[in-house]
Amino acid sequence: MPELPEVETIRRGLEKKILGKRVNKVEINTDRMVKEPSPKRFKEEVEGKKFTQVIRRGKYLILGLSSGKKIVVHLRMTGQLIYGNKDGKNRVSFLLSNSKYLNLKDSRHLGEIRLVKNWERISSLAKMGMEPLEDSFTLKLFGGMLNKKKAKIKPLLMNQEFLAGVGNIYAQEALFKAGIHPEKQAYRLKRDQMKSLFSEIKKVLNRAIEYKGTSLASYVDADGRKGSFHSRLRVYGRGGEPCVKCKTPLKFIKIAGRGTTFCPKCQK
DNA sequence: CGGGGCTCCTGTGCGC
DNA sequence: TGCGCACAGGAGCCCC
Repeated sequence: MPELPEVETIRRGLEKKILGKRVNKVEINTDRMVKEPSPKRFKEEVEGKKFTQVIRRGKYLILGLSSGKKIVVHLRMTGQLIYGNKDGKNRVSFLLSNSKYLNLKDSRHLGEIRLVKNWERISSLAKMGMEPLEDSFTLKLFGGMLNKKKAKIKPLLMNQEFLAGVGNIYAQEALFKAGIHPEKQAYRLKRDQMKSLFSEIKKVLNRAIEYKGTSLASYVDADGRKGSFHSRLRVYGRGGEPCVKCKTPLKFIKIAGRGTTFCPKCQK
């Protein structure tokens, strides 16, 4: 479900709502989503602590607690983290000191939640690539990264060890904007294509954050509201429709098992 | 190293 | 209308 812009939108919402609030009670209804420690210890160690920070790294949310430990959440495909009232379908819910709830929902329960001392040591986070919206992510670095890779550009962009937070929607959108074929091998990109892709990645992610994310099926922000970037999508979910630039029907193919839509004329 | 296939799950939408 | 199948925004694993 959520990629960087959706997770960032949730982060911003949560920061306003839960910072400084204490967790009075934790209720765990789906044990398997709590990866560490045991559900029992998770509950014991979180109850009574205050939320002190809300960080995003890639598609992960990291909720700092007054004990120094962090709750680390990955929403995967259908996870939602919503601040509000109690309702029946929560995998995990936190009753806060103001009598509101922070509810983790997830119809497919592929999501993960854990309590750790050092989030940087979780292996997927330890290996995670650069944050595309940070100033430290430069064209020079990006070019160097691309030149080392023979992989197809689209799955490469989605590889979290290569770049943090880009998923199936925004990889396709950025490649369309940059006019690059999703199966092009990374090291074969021309200098100007690298430059264009670099700026389109930043642009599409920033724009999607402005629109509070893309809501296709289940994504909602921390207040349970849908994002509106859906209307701005140019290729994702538009297979067969005319390209907005040249009217050629958009093509839908599978690359590394993931659905991919692109314009066969505009993207080379 | 790259990539294909499978897995974890449930919900939805499509074609017959 | 009903049924079965393909597919879904993610990502780890095994295998070649």
